[in-house]
Amino acid sequence: MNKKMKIYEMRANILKAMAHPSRLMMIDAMSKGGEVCVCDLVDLVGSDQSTVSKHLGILKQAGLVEDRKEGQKSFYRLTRPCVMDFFGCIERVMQENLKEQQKVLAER
Amino acid sequence: MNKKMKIYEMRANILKAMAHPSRLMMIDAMSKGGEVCVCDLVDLVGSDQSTVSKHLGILKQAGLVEDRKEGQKSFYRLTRPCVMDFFGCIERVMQENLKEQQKVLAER
DNA sequence: TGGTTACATGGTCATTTTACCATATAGCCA
DNA sequence: TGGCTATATGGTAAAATGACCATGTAACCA
Repeated sequence: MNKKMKIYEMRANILKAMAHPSRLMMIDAMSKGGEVCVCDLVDLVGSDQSTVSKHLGILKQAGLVEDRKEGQKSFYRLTRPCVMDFFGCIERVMQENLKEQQKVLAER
Repeated sequence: MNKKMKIYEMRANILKAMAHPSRLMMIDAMSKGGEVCVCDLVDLVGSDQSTVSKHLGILKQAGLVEDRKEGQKSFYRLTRPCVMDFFGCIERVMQENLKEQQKVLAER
C-alpha cells in the first residue's frame, strides 16, 4: 500500500489500544496518579489480574505507557500525557450525541 | 456498573469508531475537503462500496460525522473537527516508538 | 417507463478481540 | 529453603469486527 496508508495504520494501532473501557480507566488513573502498580489497577477495574496484565501489555505495545519494576511490583505510567487532551473533544461529541437523542425523543 | 465506567464506555465507543485505517483516511479527507461524497471516498480508500458505506455508518453512529443527501449523492462531514487535534499527540507516540526500535537495533 | 447511478443493508465467513483459568517466573520473608 | 505475593504468559471459548457479494431503494435521465 501507499505511504499514506502506513500512517493511517499506525494511527489506528494507537487508537485501537486506547479503545477499551478498562484501558481508558487505567489511562485515566495513570494521568492522575502519575505512576500506578498493577495491583492497584486490578482493584480499580475489577477484572482478573491476568486480564489487566494483558491490557497493560497492549498499552505498552502501542507505546502509550512505560513500566518500571520495583521489588515484586510493576509500576506503569503514561509516556505521553497529551493523550488526555483528546477527551475534551470526545466529550463534546458525546454531548452532541445526547442532544440528538433528546431531539429524537422530543419530536414524536 | 458504576457511573465512571459508563463514561469510559462512551469514550471507548468513539475511539473504536476512529480506530481503523480506512476510517481514519476518510476522516482525514473530510477534515480537508469539508464535505465529501461516498463515491469519492470509495475511490480514495479502494474498498468495496458496501464496505465504505458501512464504515461511514460506524462513524455516523458514533456521532463523528453527519450526512446530507443531494440528488443521488450523500455528503459526509465531520461534526467535530477538533478530532484532528489529537493526531499531533499520536504522532509523537509514533516517533517515540520508532526511536525505541532504533535503540533496540543499535544496542546489539 | 426502463435503465443507470449512488448509496444502504442483509448475509456469510474469516479474523481479531476479550475474558477467564491455569500455570510460570521472580522477589520477599520466615 | 519453602511459601507467599505480584506479575506475566499460554490456552481456549465466546463475542465482535471486517470484507465482500448480492440485493434493495431512490434519484436521475433518455
